[in-house]
Amino acid sequence: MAKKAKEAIEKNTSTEERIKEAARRVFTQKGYAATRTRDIAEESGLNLALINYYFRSKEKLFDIIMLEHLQLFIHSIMGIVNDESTSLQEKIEILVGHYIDMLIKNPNIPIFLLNEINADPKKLIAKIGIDKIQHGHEPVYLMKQWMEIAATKKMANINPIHILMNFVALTIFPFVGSPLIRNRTGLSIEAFNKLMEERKKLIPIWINATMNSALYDNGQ
Amino acid sequence: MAKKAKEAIEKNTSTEERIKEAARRVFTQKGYAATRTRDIAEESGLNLALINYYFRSKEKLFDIIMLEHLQLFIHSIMGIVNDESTSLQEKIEILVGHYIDMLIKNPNIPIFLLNEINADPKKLIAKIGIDKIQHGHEPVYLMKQWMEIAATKKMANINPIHILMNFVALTIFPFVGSPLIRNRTGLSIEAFNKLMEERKKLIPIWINATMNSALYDNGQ
DNA sequence: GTCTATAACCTGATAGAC
DNA sequence: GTCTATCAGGTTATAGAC
Repeated sequence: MAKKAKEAIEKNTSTEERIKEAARRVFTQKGYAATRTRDIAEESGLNLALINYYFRSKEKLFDIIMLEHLQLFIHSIMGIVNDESTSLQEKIEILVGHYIDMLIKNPNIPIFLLNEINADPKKLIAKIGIDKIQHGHEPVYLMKQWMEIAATKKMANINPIHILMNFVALTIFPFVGSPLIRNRTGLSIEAFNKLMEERKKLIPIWINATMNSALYDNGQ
Repeated sequence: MAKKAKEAIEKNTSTEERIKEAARRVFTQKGYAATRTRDIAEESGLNLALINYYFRSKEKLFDIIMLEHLQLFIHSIMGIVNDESTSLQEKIEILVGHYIDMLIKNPNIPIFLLNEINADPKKLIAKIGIDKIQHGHEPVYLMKQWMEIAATKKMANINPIHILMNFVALTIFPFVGSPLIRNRTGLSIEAFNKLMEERKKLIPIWINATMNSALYDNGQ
């Protein structure tokens, strides 16, 4: 026990953590159904039985990974969207930067999450419980700012959900489609990531452009 | 044999076709790994053994469905993108309309395709062969028009791949994220589809706005 | 062509030695 | 805590009756 704890501190990789890291990689890459507990054992360099020893079942281990990923998406931005000292435009810039940095590090989390949610939407809500990925129900300051801007720009004729969809689509979709994009264009990972870095500046400009364009173009 | 053929013509559903239809539904919804041949048999109302009788294996049946879906995405637009009588702006409008109509009918094809491609990118290219989803290598007329526009608008400072990504992202992403979006917003399927119908008009406007915005905003 | 029964294999989980 | 061996249940695919 003492030896184990020491090793864990030194290498920062207890057996439990090594399994979780392996599970993160394999689940995220192949999805729940296509992942065998044997794959995780192999990836971790440990034994099959240890997975059940530490996590009781494949499903319980999966739930832990899933929750982590959801929190990575939600929790990490709470400080940003509730910051009363930044403007809406600044928030958009910061959020795009934050997400693109995270996605360059973890490019296949979005497709993993979207696919698992799609496979069984109810399951996640029932099992994980929305309360675990949400900081209570305090109103988000970003929303307040958004509504103000929308009112002054007379964007009432366009559903704000469109702008939110566009923000998420422009930021996340390239990563979701990355294998296809890279295959069709012949882009290396480095070249692809360079494009994503460019988008940190471009997306806020585009979001702004779409918000303004709706002002006059949509009244035809 | 004669009876079977007659029935197939009358009801347009031979046993083989009934299996394919069931497989389309189940594979598209749950993905390859999570689908059991029993699910397909059940969904088709037929016997388990018939799947292997007609298609030899689960994998071969899957490949057929997969190829169909890929072709649905690629083949169906060849007439549009190579039409020399329409402008680039018109093509964008037609393409957005075409895809949104198709996606309202088949909302979970994109997440299915993207997930399977992500699970094993090499497999698809090796197995399906890119030649089967591409009409040879004739240059696409849309590309020619695009390059002309890009040159006149002096968009040389922005990689055209961004605009292509934006087009695909704005059109397809809402469907990929639909379960999550609908869960968070409480939108019914009908309300969601109504939003998508709105996007048929909005996306071409937005694409135009982003192309123009890059002209002056990106030079800072 | 279609069905039932079953073979052959795979996967998650556990028992028990160390 | 960690490993090997194995069980129990489920899955694909096929054999053989009709």
